[in-house]
Amino acid sequence: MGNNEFVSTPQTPVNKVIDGADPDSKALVPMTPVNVDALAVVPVNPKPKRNELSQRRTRRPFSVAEVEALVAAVEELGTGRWRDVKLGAFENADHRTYVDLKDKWKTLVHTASIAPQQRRGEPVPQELLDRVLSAHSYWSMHQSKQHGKHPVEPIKPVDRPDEIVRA
DNA sequence: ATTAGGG
DNA sequence: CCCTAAT
Repeated sequence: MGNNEFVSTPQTPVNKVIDGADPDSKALVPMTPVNVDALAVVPVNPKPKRNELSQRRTRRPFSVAEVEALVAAVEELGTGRWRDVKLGAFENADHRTYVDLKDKWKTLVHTASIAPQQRRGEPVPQELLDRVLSAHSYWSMHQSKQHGKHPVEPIKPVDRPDEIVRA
């Protein structure tokens, strides 16, 4: 959808310019010539920004099940296609936007890097945190070059993250 | 509309 | 979670 919506006002057939330089002008203040057409089209809906009035979304801690889905999705799609991760694993989770998923991955990588004692909320299974770090390092190297128009790539086995190295 | 990172 | 510069 286009975010640039405009509204056009009826064109002025005769007076295209309102000139204040009129000798017979009774204007108290000199008026600079102004082109009416320039004001004919004014942008409406500048940008539905979020002012300090709008309330921010209520917090919604990710469940372990959600983390599992997120990790699985990133393991095969990488960390540069949150749109696809959203569509592929959170299709019907209206409160989870692809930005939310991207943010969650960021916190997960951090969580996996700190001591269990400083983590908060329902503990995330170490097994998942291991996969997070594994996928994180994996996709750090295989920086997918161009984001060509892929129809949600058919998962290439060779591109999947390696299992945790534990001899 | 998405991506990518800092706030 | 939010904000937003770049794409």
